[in-house]
Amino acid sequence: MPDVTLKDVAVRAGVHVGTASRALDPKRRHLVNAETRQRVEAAAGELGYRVNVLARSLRKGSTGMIGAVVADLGNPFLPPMLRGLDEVLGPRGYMIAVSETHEDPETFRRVCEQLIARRVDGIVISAAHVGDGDFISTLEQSLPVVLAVRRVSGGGHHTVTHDDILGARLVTEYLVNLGHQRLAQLRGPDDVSSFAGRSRGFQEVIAEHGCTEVVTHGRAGEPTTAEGKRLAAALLAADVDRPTAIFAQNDLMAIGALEALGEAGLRCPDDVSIVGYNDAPLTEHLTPPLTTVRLPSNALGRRVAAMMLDQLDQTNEPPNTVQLEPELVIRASAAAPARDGSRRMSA
Amino acid sequence: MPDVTLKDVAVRAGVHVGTASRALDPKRRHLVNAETRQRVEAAAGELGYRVNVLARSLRKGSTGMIGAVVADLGNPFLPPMLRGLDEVLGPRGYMIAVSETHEDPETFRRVCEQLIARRVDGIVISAAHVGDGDFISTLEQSLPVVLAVRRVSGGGHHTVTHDDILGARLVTEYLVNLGHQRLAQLRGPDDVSSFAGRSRGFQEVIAEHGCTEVVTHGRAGEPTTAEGKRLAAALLAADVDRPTAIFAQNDLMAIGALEALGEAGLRCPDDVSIVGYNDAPLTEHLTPPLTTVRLPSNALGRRVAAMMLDQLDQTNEPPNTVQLEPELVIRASAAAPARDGSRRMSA
DNA sequence: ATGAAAGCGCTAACAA
DNA sequence: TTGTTAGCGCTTTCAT
Repeated sequence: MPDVTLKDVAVRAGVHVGTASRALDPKRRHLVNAETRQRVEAAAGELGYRVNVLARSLRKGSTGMIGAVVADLGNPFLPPMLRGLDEVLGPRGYMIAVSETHEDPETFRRVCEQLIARRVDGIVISAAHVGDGDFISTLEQSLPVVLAVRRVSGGGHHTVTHDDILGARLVTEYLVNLGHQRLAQLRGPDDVSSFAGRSRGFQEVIAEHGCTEVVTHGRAGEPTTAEGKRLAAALLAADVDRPTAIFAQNDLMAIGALEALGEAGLRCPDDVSIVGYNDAPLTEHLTPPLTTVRLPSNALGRRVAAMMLDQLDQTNEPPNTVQLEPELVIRASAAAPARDGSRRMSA
Repeated sequence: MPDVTLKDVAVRAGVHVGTASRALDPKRRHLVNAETRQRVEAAAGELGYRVNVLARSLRKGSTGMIGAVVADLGNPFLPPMLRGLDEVLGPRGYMIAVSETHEDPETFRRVCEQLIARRVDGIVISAAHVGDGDFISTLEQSLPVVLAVRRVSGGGHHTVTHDDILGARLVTEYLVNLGHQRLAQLRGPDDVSSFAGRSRGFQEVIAEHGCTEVVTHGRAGEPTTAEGKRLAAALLAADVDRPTAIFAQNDLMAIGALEALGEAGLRCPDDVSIVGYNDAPLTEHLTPPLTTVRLPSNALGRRVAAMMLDQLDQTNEPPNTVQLEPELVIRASAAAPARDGSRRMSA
């Protein structure tokens, strides 16, 4: 209970704290007599000494902690990303502190302030909304910041994202090549760059091929199963103009669409093709197995970490953004449209 | 970049740091002249002052951080639990620091030591293996510890778990009442109390009803889909003794079993019933929707937090363990066994 | 109501 | 090679 301090160790080893400090520091133990060092190590061991990182950090001016601000830990692409961070930052002596924002702007700011107050050496942000650029610039005055997954408008930040435009293009081109002419998308919140990018990629391809985007009013407030279902139901209700393929901007919404389809007495992919995004766990076990887009999240985490290290090491790299390529995973939820056009009824 | 300190604020406000400190502390600002206080607050605002929590913690002897040691963030019951922690600890001024062990004993110890070196005020451990009791007792000499989800052998620790025996009993009784006589389980690693408890609950019910447990050699090294599939395949290969129902100790293994069934040309639940555990996301969208057990993870997190608070507040509660009741979620992967006994062949 | 000063535990520059 | 000393930025007695 009573914390044992370096002084206690020093006393027991019969040396002064300075010497004890040196003896215990891997980088400077060579400056101390081998025999003394062993005495110190022994004393430390017997006393169960554990360095007080607080005191050390205060003195050294750095804590060896990197904050990671994420929107929601339940998001399945986050654990691999965080692991990636840890894999490269860990061996360099850094520890990752994860905080959630639940997409709440106020929580976002509070959490960042909190992290700074605790003097983390850097912050990784994957919870940004597009309008957060100014706030983030503020943070950058205090410490290194790297944006992960989500970018903000304006640029000028160190950022690593998935190439969402490409991902959406992959999906849409695949669908168009299958023969679809009337497509729709289930959109996530537009103030998150990932969804905005997917919208854009989709629309680019639609335009390039002269296809039709079937639109309904509104996008998902939260990109959940329930919202996906609601949005998809709206799309399927207008029987005449029904799309033959739906691109859901994430897997949850795709599943909602699958449900809506079922309730409308339609089949996937026979009547309507559906493609998701993220390749969440278990999507391969759905019926039908979901065609979706796989993100290199672990690689992204490692890349983010490397970029953070650049800044921590003062390599004055100018802010830039790297985009990692996602991959289309073809399973069974998308197929060529039925030959008899859009008026096909349920079986 | 140049951190602004309390002294800077004091100078700008024309007061001494002691006064500035008081003025900024909600608990003691009443000790300072209203007008002075406003000057200090103004100065702090203009300078962008952010308290150095390191220095404060060093002085106060507590950091306001609680470490949470988990095995794997990818485990879907963790986010709700962590949120539960945050919901009750956050308002009390604590911040949660999450670390992963990946089930590696060495990492587990290293992470705990690390947390102590950083002088967290308490540790929540949900990554324990049954044999970790002694090590944990060691930790308890330094700070408050609460065990979450997983218990260790020996007792004597503050712990909150799901009632795994009950959960398994619920499953097994349901299966037996459906008419099953020959059942099997897909076991997870026995050095994790959760799985050990499920094994026990299953076997209790089997014994009480005079049913037969169909066993194969071995249990899952890691309770994954692949392992579940391998184990289930072994069970189904022995055609004569095939069980009519399989209890998978988690949903991933249940999905593996579903696959094995498919490859063996068998149907679920017609030929073999399968029940999972955890109610992971998307299990309700499988074919068939998975009957499983739902865990009150958020409530567990809150309970753990409350127990931690007890210790932090020196309410000398003796160590005890509370068990939260899980709930059987009946969907479609389990049904009454076929009338024609165990020799039924695939369609 | 405010100032002065000690000290939390550690590291690093300087002496010896 | 080791001892000495000065802080890192803050809170908190104790004076005033």
